[in-house]
Amino acid sequence: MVEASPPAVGERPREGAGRRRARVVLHVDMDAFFASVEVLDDPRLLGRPVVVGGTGPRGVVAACTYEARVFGVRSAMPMAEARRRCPEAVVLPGRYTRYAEVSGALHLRLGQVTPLVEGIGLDEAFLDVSGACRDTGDGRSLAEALRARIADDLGLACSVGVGRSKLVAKLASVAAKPTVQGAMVLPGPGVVAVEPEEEAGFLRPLPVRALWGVGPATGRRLERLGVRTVADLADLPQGTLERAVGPTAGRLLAGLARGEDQRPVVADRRAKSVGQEETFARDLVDPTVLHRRLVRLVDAATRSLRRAGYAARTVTVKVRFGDFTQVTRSRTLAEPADTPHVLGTVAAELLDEVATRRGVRLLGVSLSGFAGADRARQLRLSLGTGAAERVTVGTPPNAPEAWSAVAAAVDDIRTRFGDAAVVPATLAGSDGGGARRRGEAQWGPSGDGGAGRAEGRGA
DNA sequence: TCTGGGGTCCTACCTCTT
DNA sequence: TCTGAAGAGGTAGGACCC
Repeated sequence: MVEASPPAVGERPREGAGRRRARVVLHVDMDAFFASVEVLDDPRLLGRPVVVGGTGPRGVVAACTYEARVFGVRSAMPMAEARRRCPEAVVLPGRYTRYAEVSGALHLRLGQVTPLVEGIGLDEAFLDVSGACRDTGDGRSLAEALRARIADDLGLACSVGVGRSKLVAKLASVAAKPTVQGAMVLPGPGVVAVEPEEEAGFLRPLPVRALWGVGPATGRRLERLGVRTVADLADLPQGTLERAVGPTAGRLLAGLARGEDQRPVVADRRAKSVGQEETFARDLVDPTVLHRRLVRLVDAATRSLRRAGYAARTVTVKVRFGDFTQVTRSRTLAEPADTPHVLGTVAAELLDEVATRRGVRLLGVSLSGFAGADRARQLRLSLGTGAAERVTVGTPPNAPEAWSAVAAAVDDIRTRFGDAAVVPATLAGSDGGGARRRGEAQWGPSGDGGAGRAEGRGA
């Protein structure tokens, strides 16, 4: 934490004083990111209510322009509800790869400000600019320059919060955003900087739900204690809070309510799990169909795994039923693996442990317990390089090495000829629909049949 | 007409080992 | 040899985030 009498943000450190400077953290958050990219690529949409998300019966809103928010449309809202509230909205299915491309261009610019950039999803990031401030000025002017550069280079608007912690920077960026009042969209300030001495005055009036870690469930629990604002929370005895939400969350929340947040900006956060899941347009019952879907999910998940250079020990299968209840089944292997053959066999056994007769709404596969990249590399090196040559004479056809070589060869072919060039045999020619790509059906099954088409109930 | 997808973290409970 | 405590690791579920 900053010592008493810290130098003001942007002030040069006192010579020989040996004091630590206040940290300066920026939170950059793109405004209505996916929808703004759509408007950027098709200027005819400018000024119109644009909604991006799943277009099928079970789709949800991923993003919408402020013109759509005037009608009460919000992200995570069922698309059917969004259409009802705003019938004139332009509804678009979303283009994950395009957004990822723009996100890459954004992060390139952020990385030119400081190497300490922690990306959160595609459209926001924390930057620790304590060092940059020392050289180029205070946090606010840095934030304003960055915001102008993003607008000039990418043609997109963002909001930037400045504070001495992630908590304050994040909440400041929210305060910097445009707002909707009645039928009007009011432009936000774009940049909000909260100086350390202003923190209490900034935080205390905010609703407690604004704090990181307070979702609907914790919000309800706090409400029962009469806690509605950050000030209420800060004034609550910590013991009462810990009894209500548990000791870990209680300690964390009590600190956040007082503005205490020492979480560092972590530049290279490594994934701890990768997964794929799919909501079906209609609940599936037929075990054969479910297993075919599982093959497709495992194929995609293991591809992400190999691309990241990992091998996984734990396989988790998630099943959500029509009534939204959900079960998970997981198993940890003695040795890490990265092939659809090994991990898919385990996933299939786990699926068999679940009674699916009442209808499955969503099926998912997650891989975790990663061995370091070294272990994955060992698996690879044991096979040599050059996928096509890896199945060497004398390798038993069912040996893990052989399957690993097959997986690597498939990766090579897909890299050269596209995802559809090779599909698991069980999916070939089926209505399972070939290889699944990351970002496909990202916000629910599409409305055109495709990945989420209803299949063989009780066949 | 309800409620996506890809993640992280925490908690409780269980089993196994020491 | 038996028993209980403690810790580690696995499993399942829930809450939360964007």
